Amino acid sequence: MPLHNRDIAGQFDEVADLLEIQGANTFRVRAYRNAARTLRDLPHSIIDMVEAGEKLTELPGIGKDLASKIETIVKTGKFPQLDKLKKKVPAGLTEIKGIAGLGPKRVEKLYEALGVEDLKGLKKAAEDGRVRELSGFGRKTEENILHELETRGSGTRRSLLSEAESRAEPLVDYLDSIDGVDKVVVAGSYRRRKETVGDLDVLVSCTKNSRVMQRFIDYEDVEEVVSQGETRASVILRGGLQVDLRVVASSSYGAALVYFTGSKAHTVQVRKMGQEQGLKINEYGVFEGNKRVAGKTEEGVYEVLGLPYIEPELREKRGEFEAALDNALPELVTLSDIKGNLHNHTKASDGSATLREMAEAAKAQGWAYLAITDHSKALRIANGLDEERLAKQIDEIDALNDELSDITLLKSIEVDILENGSLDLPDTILQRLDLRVCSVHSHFGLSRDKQTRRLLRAMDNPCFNILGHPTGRLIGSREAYPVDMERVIDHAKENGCVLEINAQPQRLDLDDVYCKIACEVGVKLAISTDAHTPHHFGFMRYGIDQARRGWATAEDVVNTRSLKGLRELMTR
DNA sequence: GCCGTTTTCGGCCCGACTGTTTTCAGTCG
Repeated sequence: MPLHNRDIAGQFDEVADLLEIQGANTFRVRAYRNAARTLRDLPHSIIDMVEAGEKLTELPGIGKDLASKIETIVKTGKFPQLDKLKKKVPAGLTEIKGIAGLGPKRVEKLYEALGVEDLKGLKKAAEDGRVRELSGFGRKTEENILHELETRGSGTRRSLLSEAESRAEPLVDYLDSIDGVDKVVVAGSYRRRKETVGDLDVLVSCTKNSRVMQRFIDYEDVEEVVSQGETRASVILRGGLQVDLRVVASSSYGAALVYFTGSKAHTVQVRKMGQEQGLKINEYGVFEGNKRVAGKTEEGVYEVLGLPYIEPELREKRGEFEAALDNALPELVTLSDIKGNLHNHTKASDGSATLREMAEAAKAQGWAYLAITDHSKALRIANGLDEERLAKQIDEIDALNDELSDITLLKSIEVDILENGSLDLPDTILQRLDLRVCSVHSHFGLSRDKQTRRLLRAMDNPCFNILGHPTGRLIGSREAYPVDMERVIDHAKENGCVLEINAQPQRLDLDDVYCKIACEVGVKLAISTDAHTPHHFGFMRYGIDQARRGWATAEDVVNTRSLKGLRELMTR
């Protein structure tokens, strides 16, 4: 029985693939994919909705038919339609469809003509030279299939945004230096600041047809050229990251930027709105008949649609059009709004710098305050502080603050939330601190109900200020622990607690979706670097990115406040 | 299969590149 929205979404995607291979109506196929996306984006459990008897048809892309299918899946754990489809065609065909260059038509042909049912069969057929005999296929296609089968797995992983940045920045500098190049920007999910990036979509505008395409192919990190044309090319960089380059004239720059920034769902909506007004929108501009009415700037494209500029981080079709039409888009928080950092470690636990080094580095960032939040004693592996050591650190910070100018160290702790929801240190010492970050570092495997009650109980303690890395996830390596985050958010609201956006690139926890809910409910956020060395202060901008994707304004974030304002928010 | 200031039918985003063709289908983003 599926437990998560994404399980049901996965089944819908599978139905879409199988229908497509059978040559079903493409719009019907799209309907399943749209519904799958809706389910993945949904911040709460679809199962809860079904059990509460809520109307699923109010969700975008879910009509009467799909609503009843979801109900069947939730109530019986079975999806008869999918089972039926699998009887008609082998389920292994969906993995063949995952091979680059093989879409529904070719997969169907491979199956019908050669009896290829899975990757193994495909490999055999290609090695035997039977693929090239099929009409519509050829020697080259067969070679590509074999190449794909061999190199699979290496380049399919999504990269952390921070990793992608380290590849993108030198490439942008390189392209920027080419004669005739006007602007270079990395669009796609990178520009939307998504936490992971599948590939890099680089957009270049140039005045005249420069030699940018050839120079791109010549870039020293290019390992393989996948495709190359006049205005588009795809390459694989060493390490496996794919880069797609698109070259447009400066007059089309804005339209191309909207188009290549995406998300796909966002740009589809942009074009739809254009169509409703009798306009054709593509990457070259906005056209009324043959006349270009916009396209040089992004602002211009949105303007002809009667919309204000929409920030890239909001372009996920998660309500940005409705908000834009209402003139209710949020004024997103920026890095320069940040006045301090509320989660940081020193040598006292598992950090590598002293109090003074951390303070000086924070001052250099232009921050007014820095909370020192070493671990508490339960986290023995990190040399967590007991009552006595914390008392000593309190005295050290008091002494240091007397010496320091333009920066204030805040006495704090990252105190463990124990299995039963109590905090790892007695209230008597916690009360002597300026604020407390409370985190889960153990017992990730509790049931959803127990985990939720653990967090709620912790928040009942008046010493509780900030919930550190609220779901415990590590992107790509550890799932969030099961917890009813909506209840946690509501409880935080009732108790004046703050939720952290942990800015470590592999955490970014809260994620964008919960961040948006927190802001809607009126729960405040703390964007913190969880620094273990001063070098980690640079992570702040990733936290900002995530907050912006979650529609957060400066008002929503506690560490945009002055020290005085912050202290007020940390008093319950 | 969804959706509706042109509502219960008839629409549903749009263009580039490749490999196969000999004018284009298939795939991709």
